[in-house]
Amino acid sequence: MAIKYRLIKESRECMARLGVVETPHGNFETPVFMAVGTQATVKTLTREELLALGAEIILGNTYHLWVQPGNSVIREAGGLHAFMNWERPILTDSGGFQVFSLAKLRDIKEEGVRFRHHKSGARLFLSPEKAIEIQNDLGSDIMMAFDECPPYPSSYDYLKESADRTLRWAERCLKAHKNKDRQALFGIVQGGEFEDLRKYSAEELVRMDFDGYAIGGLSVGEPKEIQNRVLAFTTPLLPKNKPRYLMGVGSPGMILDAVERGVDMFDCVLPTRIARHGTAMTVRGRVNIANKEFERDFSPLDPACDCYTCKHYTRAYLRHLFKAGEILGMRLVSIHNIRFLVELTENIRKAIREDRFYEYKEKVYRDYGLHDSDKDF
RNA sequence: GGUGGGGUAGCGAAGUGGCUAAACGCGGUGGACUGUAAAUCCACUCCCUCAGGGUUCGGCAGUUCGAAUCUGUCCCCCACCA
Repeated sequence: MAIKYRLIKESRECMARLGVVETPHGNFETPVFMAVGTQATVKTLTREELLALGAEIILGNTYHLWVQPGNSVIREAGGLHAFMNWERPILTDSGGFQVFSLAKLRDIKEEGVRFRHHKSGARLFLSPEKAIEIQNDLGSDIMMAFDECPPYPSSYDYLKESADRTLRWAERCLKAHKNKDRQALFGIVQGGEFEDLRKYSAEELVRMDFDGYAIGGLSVGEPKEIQNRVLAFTTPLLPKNKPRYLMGVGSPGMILDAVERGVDMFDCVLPTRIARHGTAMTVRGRVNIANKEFERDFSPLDPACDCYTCKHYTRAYLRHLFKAGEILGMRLVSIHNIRFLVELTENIRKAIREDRFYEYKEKVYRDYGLHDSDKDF
């Protein structure tokens, strides 16, 4: 087995749990937030900056790296770790999300998915076997099964058909996987908002015995209550001795809600994307740092934060960088936002260890001025 | 002093009789972003207010049912020539 999950502690208050995932490139503690580095880079940041802010595991993407520079280039470089100079764990997504996000450019068939390259328009074909082959070349510590991420809302019939196909694809992924001692493979539970479909999907995947299980098809525009409801009835279907990964979630409120319901791993482009667009996550909620109110605000972005940006620069300076279109602004806020979520998970782990998860969750909600009904955070 | 070109919203720049409160770009002000087609996208940006109304296209005076657009005159800017 390429990875091993050690359950350290289960919360006495809820389904939250503390664990360690051991991988060929080192261990990481869970719950964990993983920064997204789609194209073999967490956009704008260097390895040193990621290490300094406490990133333990990052993502790469099968579709993007296949298309550019090509998986053979990365294989020749010695794998993705060597290619991008990141010696810690890497998880690669399978291209399943592109089945969703490139909806206008693709066609789903049983055999696989036809894409038009989002830049060149070239015809491409991605299948479970191909996605595994590419990920084998990338050499990630954790590979994801090739799935379909259906949009919200979708009909019951379509979700059933899609979840069924994703199960057949999961089986094919397992069969195609040739590097089982070096790379783990996670299955992805689908089924939309429907309990019977999620149950069916989860049970079939568990029967196939993956190294870990992801919950997919969430955070695609559904109300927060649906997401929480799906998590509440899905995580109990997953084995306790394997990690559980909620794909695509990265707002503080949603992470807390999901940890409470037994999720261990998260990834999201949110912190880095909104950073490049001038929005910072702070203890008091989101801050659009380019706003005029910060023109002469010479205090740190987030006084409570220990990141490089908050220790060295002011809000007025960050606003100036964004107004002037300077790249450094995007970098500094990206550092802060990732650090913010990494620190959140550090605090969550501490809270679980001390059996005061709810106390911590309520504090975060209160400081943000959030309520359970809020769509965001 | 002469000849030619020109003065349109914060800036640049279209528009040369009614469809024009006036394209478009920049700038400005907000907002969005959740397994990255994203240093992107959306909204507003003459004034007052929700629908509606009120003032505009260097100034003034005209022509016309109607003028940013035509005429006269004045002011200013640019280029070249003396």
